[in-house]
Amino acid sequence: MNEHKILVVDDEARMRKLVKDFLVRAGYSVVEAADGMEACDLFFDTGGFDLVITDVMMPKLDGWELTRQIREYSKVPIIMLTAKSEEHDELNGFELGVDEYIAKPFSPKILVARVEAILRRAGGGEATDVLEAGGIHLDKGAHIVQIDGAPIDLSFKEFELLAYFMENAGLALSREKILNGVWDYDYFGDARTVDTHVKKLRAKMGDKGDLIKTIWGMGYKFEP
Amino acid sequence: MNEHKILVVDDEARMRKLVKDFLVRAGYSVVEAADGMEACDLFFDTGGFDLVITDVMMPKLDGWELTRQIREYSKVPIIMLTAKSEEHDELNGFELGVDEYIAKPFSPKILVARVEAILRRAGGGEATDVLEAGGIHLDKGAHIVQIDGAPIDLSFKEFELLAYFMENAGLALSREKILNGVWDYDYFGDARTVDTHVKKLRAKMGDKGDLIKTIWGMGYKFEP
DNA sequence: ATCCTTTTTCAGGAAGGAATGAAGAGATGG
DNA sequence: CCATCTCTTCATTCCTTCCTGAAAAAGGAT
Repeated sequence: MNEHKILVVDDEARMRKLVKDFLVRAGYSVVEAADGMEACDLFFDTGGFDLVITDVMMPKLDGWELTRQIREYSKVPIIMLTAKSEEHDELNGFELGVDEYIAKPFSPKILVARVEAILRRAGGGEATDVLEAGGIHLDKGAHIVQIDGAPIDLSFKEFELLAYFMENAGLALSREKILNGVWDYDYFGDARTVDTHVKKLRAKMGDKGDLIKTIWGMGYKFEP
Repeated sequence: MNEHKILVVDDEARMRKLVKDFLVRAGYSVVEAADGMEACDLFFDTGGFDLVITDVMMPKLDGWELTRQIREYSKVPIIMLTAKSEEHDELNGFELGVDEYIAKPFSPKILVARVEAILRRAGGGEATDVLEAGGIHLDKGAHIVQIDGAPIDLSFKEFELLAYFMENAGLALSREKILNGVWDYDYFGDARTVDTHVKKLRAKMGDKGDLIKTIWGMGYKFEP
């Protein structure tokens, strides 16, 4: 069974504890955040969350805004907790990309059932979009990369390229293969473009750049 | 190369062609069906499909119903293509046994990636090009050579040459044959070039260099 | 068997070329 | 406008190839 990691966001400590208790009891790993700002930081710095459960009303950054921020980069499922009076905002939320609503007060059974349904749907049981190798942590869902815990900024192509390398760790990849794997199917440009991106990627990876090996006369290989 | 057979079901010919093109380009064998009924017939009469990709909205028999029919008898992976507006039906589909969703419009990259992921998951092992003989371990995929567990660095040609030797272990190989097997077909240089590479290869192989025997007046032979 | 000649292979090195890395200028798209 | 992507150019590194001379193997003659 996958130990799914869930981020619970609420300004009321009592409510957080309640939700956390239910989820932990159901076998999930839970991290708490007291407001949207903290949640945002945790989400993008720590990464690896399979689900976010957030309250609507919060200081600093409310649930809507948090959803918006997360959706900029990630497709992680989001469950929103609403008080009865806020129900009419649901439509608003679905447009923003909220996956599910749970009205307060809720029963623990409902909460866990919804969480399980969503995780089953999203993950299909496995294939958590998190790749981990050689001290590099790549979260495809959240679109973040960490090296030894420190997040690094990658451009879109760089991210895709690194993901491709990590998915094919240990395999020798020709430039053609890489082009087919990372670039659009109708790209018929210069294979040397791969070189450029590898160079930039290596630079941003610091020491770990050495993990991308050059295979002379052949291509590249990621070797953790 | 695994020639997986995929059934693509969609009522729009344009979409079918698009999907087919991507998959064929990725090395798959594709059969098309214009609606659920036709797909059903093909699936159960022809058989042998490794994966089904189907649209949701179709005349006669839609994607859900097709899934239900197939699931009566088969566990073949099913990928469903959905328009944005149908997204909320996903839960429904997972219960029916759909393995994956891809929202239209999608990028070919996504499509092929999902297909590969699913086939990898389902089919399990693929043929790894690993040669093993006389304490020498040669992995064509990873482009790695190990002698008694210790990795050694070979240049491109050296690697190809050793692979050729190992694939033809025990056979006497003339220089001509080796040139044809390892060098480009349009190479018309000196056959003595083989000697040089054998020399370097032997040097890098240490003791094991003796496994490449000289056949005087004829050529070489790899004898583990 | 030993020696010599011829032929073939081996060893080292030099020349040339090909592949890669670095840096930067257009192009492109949000 | 800025970040990103792509392509070009130049410099560098590394590999391939070929050349020379030496060593080894085969065969014949003494």
